[in-house]
Amino acid sequence: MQLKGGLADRTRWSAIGTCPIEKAMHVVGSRNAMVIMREAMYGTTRFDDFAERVGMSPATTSSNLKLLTQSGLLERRPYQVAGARTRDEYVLTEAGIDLMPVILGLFDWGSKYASDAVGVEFVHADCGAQVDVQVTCDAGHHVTQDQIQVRARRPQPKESAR
Amino acid sequence: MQLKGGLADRTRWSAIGTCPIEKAMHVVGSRNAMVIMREAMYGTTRFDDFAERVGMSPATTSSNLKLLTQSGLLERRPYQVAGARTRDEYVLTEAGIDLMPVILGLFDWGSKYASDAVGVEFVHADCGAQVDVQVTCDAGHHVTQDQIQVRARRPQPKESAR
DNA sequence: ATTCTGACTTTTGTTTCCTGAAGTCAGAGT
DNA sequence: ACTCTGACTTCAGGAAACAAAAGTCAGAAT
Repeated sequence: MQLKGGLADRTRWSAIGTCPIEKAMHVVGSRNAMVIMREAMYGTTRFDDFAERVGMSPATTSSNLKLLTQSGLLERRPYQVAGARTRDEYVLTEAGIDLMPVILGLFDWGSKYASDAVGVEFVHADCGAQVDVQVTCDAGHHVTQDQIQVRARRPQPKESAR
Repeated sequence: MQLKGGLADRTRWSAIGTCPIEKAMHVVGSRNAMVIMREAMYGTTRFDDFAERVGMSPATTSSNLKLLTQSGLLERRPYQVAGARTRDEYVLTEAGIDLMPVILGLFDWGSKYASDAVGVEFVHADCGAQVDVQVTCDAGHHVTQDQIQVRARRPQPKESAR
């Protein structure tokens, strides 16, 4: 990464408390929260299924689901199976689905550097090719770490066309 | 995501202890570790700079840097400034650089959902276009969350051509 | 040889996160 | 009305992560 313009001198600006990475990690930064999100991506929606499939105690499952719900990544939705009372299930919201690149990124990194013989793979339903995350620019180029410029962003107009 | 083949019935397989996401989160899953990695991406290499720029105590900085070094994301390298003793600085390894998609993914997500008025942006040095992470398949298609198939991977040949 | 400094490390105490076990509770079934 | 069950919640205790402050220590400077 290359720091540009007013940001070039790293001693003259701080990201503490404003960095979106910090904010994001505050929400999904516990080791278990991310695993619960993985499980939600796999399609799990019910409390006991979460607890069993991620291997956590009900207490931890409960508090993590609550935090993720409050943070808007999951949403409670009532359901009912025949002969049982109505319950809530936890389904991904748009914000939750938008965490996909992070989940996949962690999967890719973990497969490469922290795991042996991973048993699952992700492929594109349409074409069958392997799926992974890439850093690209809006012009479509593949971007490497050293090709990224960090710049000050000029304040966007409030709520108008973007 | 769609679970396919032998994985279709989620009650019949477990990812506990083998999931690369778990493994990855074990390493970079503390809230501060990821922030330190961000700082390393910005080009910070020295202990005190890390501590100051991420806003953590020396103790936490030390233990996180140690963990990240042991895990292979950072590497100690001796340096010397005029009139001072030799020191080690912490530089990104390939494994560290490969965490880029995760960092950027968290940045994108945090900017969209957990932050107001982010002050920095990332652009491609070559063309100036905005940089972000995308989920794509090897055939180049953009892949959405519901287009991903999860399949059992047949064991790869050990160390031969891949 | 001694001092001094900057780069860590250790210590101490607090907060956060976790587990296992026990408790609660809405409402379907009888 | 009463019981029963599955889905959580609460409680008690322990481990990990954190901050603040004090301590260590290699080697340049004198």
